[in-house]
Amino acid sequence: MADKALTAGSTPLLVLKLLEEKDMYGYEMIETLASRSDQTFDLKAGTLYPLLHDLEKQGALSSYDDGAGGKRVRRYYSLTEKGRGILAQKAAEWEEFSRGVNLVLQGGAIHGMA
Amino acid sequence: MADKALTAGSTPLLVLKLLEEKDMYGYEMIETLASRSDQTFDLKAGTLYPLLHDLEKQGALSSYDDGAGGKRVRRYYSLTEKGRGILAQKAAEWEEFSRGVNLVLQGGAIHGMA
DNA sequence: ATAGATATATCGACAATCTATATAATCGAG
DNA sequence: CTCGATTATATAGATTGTCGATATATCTAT
Repeated sequence: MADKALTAGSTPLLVLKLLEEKDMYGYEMIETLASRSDQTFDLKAGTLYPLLHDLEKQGALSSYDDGAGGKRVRRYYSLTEKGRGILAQKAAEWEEFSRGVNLVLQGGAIHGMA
Repeated sequence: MADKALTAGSTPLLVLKLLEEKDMYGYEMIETLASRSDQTFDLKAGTLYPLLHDLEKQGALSSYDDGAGGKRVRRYYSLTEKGRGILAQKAAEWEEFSRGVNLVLQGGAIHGMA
């Protein structure tokens, strides 16, 4: 994507959505977002990790280390009940915003019939 | 809208789109955006005017004062050819971004077949 | 006259992203 | 086995875009 400013604000929504499906670790989220969106998103580590810490501080996520089976330890994040509420709210905001942009892009043709 | 970060980046697209239809002055754009989007957008003057100056500096817009008929002078903006190109590009970026978000929101159900 | 809406403008604060950098474990190639 | 690439997490500093506050001035209605 060319315009990074466009993606601002949608990142928490996308991260919370991924975690609704299953627990994930940071690096996994970056790869999953890229593949799910047909490479539209290329979330940077320097953006994600501070965001995860922030969401955890807010109580939207909890985390645990998992290195079971002698594997490398990775930090998994899990969506909390509070996080589910925040996700629902952010999803609703996205709907509203996206609808608003499309209304403007569709032009003056359909308006005026309030 | 609750989340101002979400709207970041879409503002130039919306402004350029309005000017594609007709010349407008700043205050008029703020009101038109609010009414077209069912009040989803509430663009602030402190955001818009610097943006207009910036777009003009880039060559996307030209401007002229109009106080014809003894009316109050207002500064009208007009989309240039270059501005039309930028608009087309930003509209394409919006499509791509919006599609990407929706792919992620629709969940893992449909992916994996590529 | 005067209050409120219209109209434009700039500045400082704030939020979110990026790049760059650092550290370290794991994996594959040679 | 060793070395480079990838995996994995982390933080600091720079950049960008929005907002709130503030300033100025005009126009309208009372």
